[in-house]
Amino acid sequence: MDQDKPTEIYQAAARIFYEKGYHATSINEIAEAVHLTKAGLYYYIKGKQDLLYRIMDFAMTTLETEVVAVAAQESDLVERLRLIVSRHAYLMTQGGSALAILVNEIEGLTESQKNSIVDRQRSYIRFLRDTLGALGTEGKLGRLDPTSGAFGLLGMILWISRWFRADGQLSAEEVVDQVTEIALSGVLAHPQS
Amino acid sequence: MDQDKPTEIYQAAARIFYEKGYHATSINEIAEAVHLTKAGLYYYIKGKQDLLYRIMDFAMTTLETEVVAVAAQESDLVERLRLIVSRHAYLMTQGGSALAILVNEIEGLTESQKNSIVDRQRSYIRFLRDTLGALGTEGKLGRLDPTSGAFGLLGMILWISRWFRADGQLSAEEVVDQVTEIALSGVLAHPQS
DNA sequence: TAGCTTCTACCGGTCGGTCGGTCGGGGCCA
DNA sequence: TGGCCCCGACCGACCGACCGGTAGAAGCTA
Repeated sequence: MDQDKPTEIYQAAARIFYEKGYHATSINEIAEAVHLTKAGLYYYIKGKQDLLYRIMDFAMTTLETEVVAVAAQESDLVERLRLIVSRHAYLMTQGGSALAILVNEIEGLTESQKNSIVDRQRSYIRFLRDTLGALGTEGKLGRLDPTSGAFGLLGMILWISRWFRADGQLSAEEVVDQVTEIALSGVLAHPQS
Repeated sequence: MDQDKPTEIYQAAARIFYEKGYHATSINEIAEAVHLTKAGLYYYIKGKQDLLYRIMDFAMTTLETEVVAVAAQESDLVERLRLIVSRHAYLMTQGGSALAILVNEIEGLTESQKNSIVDRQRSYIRFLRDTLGALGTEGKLGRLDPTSGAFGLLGMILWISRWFRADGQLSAEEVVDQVTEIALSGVLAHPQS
């Protein structure tokens, strides 16, 4: 019934880090959330910073396996782009606090942890930009610069976790569809223009 | 030559808050940045939280006067939307740390300060959504929900300050133009679809 | 001298993290 | 079966460092 304690700790920490921010969250709060004292919590974790890194590592792995690995198998470039946007957007609607933390708390890491995460983020962004670049050489991009396009789409996607509420008027599927449509018709060349 | 000390303090604080985050920034760091000791700094400011609030207040005022007030005078809705996106995007490229802080450090405020800022943010986003809504009744929006559209565009715009570098390959004008184009063709109905 | 500006020194409080120790259940042996 | 002990899981108490903020006096300028 219960999951194991480490998993419970990581999920609770991710949620609280997301709600209050990494620096504004004390180790004590995390301990209380998992019904431990601070010292008890330290039986499981190595430190606050390590906790943050593990959460970000998990989030990047999720992105790499759930978005990149899947989209890379699609050879049609338009469909590949649609997969990237819709799958990443879907993850953002599913309360993945870890994914949201990726964006805001990078500075909380040590230099080497930061380098490791940033490298993987750059690789992700490169995948997106290359997909747009390849679409460009197929003439399907209009007068669009792949870099601006990639960051533009990424901004739309990442922002979802800030405004989407599961109990709101729009369902997760609706939001994902809407964002995907804006993204695709935003960057793809139009039949006549 | 120098501006007055309070202005220097606000600008330095905004820059450091943006770079390191509000909670990770100590009063001492801000003091050193303006060549004062901590106590010397307190001659000018009321406290760390008040400093944050004044920065956010300034940022919201900038948004209201430089974006909303200008765009509201344009009666053509497509042009109005173009003005909102391009003017807001332009502000994001101009190193306005204050604008960027608006997004991430809301939780650092007291409850009443937070309410004040959030109300104005809601008003801004309502302006954007209403513009999209009016475009919708003119049949120029395709099958797009104004709320998703507004947040989608906002995400693209706010994200700019995270990736745009003034010394990079793309100029501020190019980025603004690109983002504006993606935004407009993303939400407006296409000639044939 | 008057008063604006800035300093040194210090406060109470909270932080991340550590240390020695406790407790209960499962394995082991007679 | 009964008694023993070991060890994983957890805790109370504490540490040094640093935080935001303050008091009061010194320096500078007019």
